[in-house]
Amino acid sequence: MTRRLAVVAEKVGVSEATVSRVLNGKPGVSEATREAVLTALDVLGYERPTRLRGERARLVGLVVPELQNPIFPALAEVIGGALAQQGLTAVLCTSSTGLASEAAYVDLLLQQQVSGVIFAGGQYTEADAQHDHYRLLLQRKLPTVLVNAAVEGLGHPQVACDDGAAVEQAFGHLTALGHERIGLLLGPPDHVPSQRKLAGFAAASARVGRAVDPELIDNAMFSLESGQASMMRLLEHGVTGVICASDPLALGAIRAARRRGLHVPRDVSIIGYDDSMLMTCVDPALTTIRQPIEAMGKAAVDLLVHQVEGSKVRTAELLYEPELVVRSSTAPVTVPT
Amino acid sequence: MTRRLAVVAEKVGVSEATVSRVLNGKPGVSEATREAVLTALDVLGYERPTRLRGERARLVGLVVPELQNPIFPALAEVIGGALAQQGLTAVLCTSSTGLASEAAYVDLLLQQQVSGVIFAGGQYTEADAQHDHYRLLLQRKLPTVLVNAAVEGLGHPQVACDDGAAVEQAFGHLTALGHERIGLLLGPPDHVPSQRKLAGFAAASARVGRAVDPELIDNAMFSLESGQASMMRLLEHGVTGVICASDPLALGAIRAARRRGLHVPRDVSIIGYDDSMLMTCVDPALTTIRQPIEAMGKAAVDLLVHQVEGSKVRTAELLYEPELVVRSSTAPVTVPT
DNA sequence: CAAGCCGACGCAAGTTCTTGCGCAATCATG
DNA sequence: CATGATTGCGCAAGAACTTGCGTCGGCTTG
Repeated sequence: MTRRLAVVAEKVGVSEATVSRVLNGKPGVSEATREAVLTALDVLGYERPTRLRGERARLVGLVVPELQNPIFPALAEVIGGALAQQGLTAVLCTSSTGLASEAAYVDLLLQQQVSGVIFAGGQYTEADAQHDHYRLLLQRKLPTVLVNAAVEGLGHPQVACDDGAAVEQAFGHLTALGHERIGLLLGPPDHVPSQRKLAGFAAASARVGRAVDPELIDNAMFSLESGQASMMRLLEHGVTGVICASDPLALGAIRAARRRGLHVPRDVSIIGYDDSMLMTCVDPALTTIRQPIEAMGKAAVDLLVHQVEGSKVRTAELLYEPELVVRSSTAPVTVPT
Repeated sequence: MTRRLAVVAEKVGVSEATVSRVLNGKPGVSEATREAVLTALDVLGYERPTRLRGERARLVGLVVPELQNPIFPALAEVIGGALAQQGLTAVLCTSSTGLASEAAYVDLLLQQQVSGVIFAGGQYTEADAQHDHYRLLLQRKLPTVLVNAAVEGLGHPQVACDDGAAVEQAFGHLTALGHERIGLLLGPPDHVPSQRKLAGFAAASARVGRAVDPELIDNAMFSLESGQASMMRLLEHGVTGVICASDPLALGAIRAARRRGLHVPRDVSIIGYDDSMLMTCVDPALTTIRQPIEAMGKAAVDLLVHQVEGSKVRTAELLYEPELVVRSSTAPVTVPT
């Protein structure tokens, strides 16, 4: 073997004991000596133990499923900024890109000794997906925060937008405009935020004394194209207004309506979800439900920082109130002529 | 102390010797046992020695300036995917967010022992910015690739889109539509891609025997709002067509035109740059110049992988050909009535 | 100036990790 | 079925690392 300690000790002119103390961050070594030892380490090409790098750049993993849906870059930017203010640095991991799975990223982040992990949408929102890596994080006591509705029993603090209330608002808006056949375009069936939206939809329907017609509910994936396909089906069932679970889905819905020769909002009203970037620029400007991502992002970072600093935080979900932003993709229902 | 070996050995049911061999990558251990030991190590929360991470999770830093402009998430997604196919994992760093500067990220990435760094827009595109950290990477011989036009003399391989040719195409398109007062809405004056666009603009102007009127050129920052402000000035000088250096700038320009009561494209034609996501959905669908980001991203990853594998790569710039995508934000110039 | 204190460090015992060697199990072969 | 090769692993010696304790020198204090 190489007898690192011995070599370094000789180079610096101290005992092995002193080198050992430096390498382990133990007290009882003068700052000058510590410097000298570390320098010698670098010069001799040895790797410093991770501990000595740790404090310098406190990393936080930020796991998002994709970057196609503009809500994720937006959230990433808010969270990244908030972390930076706390002296933390975000490492953004896109889990559904290519081959790297969420679990693989968690492994990676653990290896990189991150101070914590923030998930913004991911497998914890899907009931049927793997959740083992969330338990691993719990075991390791690594600070973790989940943004957006999660399956139950994961034991991590959560920040989410009140999906149910959001859909109720949207439903109310469409009802006020005279719509009666209101469709709901959701994500996958096991997607918790979608389930909550469905619950909100059912509640709102009940309130106006209407039963939920399952033909007016459709599940899609998360892409615009998938939204377009689902919307085609909804249109066949005569919807005049549709609430979508994301902005890309809403844009897909608009496209589907147009393919069918329908005008938005004259023939069909469409409501998005998230109020992501540029939704004022699309045609027609999208009526959508704004998640307070600024506040949510900051709250997530707060929750994380508290954990990093050692306080226990409640794992109860922090629910944020959404806000309906009315633009031009919704209009009063037209009387069939 | 904790007697890691002993604890792990007991947990797995092997001797300390075997655990030691696993931890040091020594032969003489079956693959199954090796797996078991590593798993136990993770479960018990011990850190794997760097050697064992090296191969498994080869990290590549991916530095982008922001996530607001959709081109960057898009590029990040392409590059991330291409890296994943090579068994590399992207760590996305957003440099202009909050306090973490590009140099700080480079430090960080060096400490994290990344295999390489890909920059996608950043300080190397700005002549007046700090470039020391690029030299540091060169010194350390860390594989590095720059995407997009860079200042000269950095010594790293580069992949870029032919900004000059792009503007010439756009200029040709507007000219063919009868526009004569064509404006150019650029990024900051020291921004190399913008300088190249200006050069292309000048060349195209010369070709049709027109001098460049400096009043028709304006510099903005990178945001939509900034584009809107600059466009206001351009409109005062009577432009009927404007070529913008990014899609957000173009959307800002559209907004400015509307504020002025002008219709796009009837009164003003506007051309964007990048063809980012959703540009088919905006109003009017944006005529824009598509960068082949798929090809560019893959090329960047190729260049990086070659370096990682030890081959020398040419530092000459790989220039990609852009493609004009004509949609609805450009139209023949209207004869003043 | 003696006395006391304290930080920095080395000594060496103690602990933990590494590795040469050999045994046992498995497998291919004559 | 015996034989030898090969592989996986434990044993235990010893190498490498850690740490309690004591020493030394400098500094403060009475």
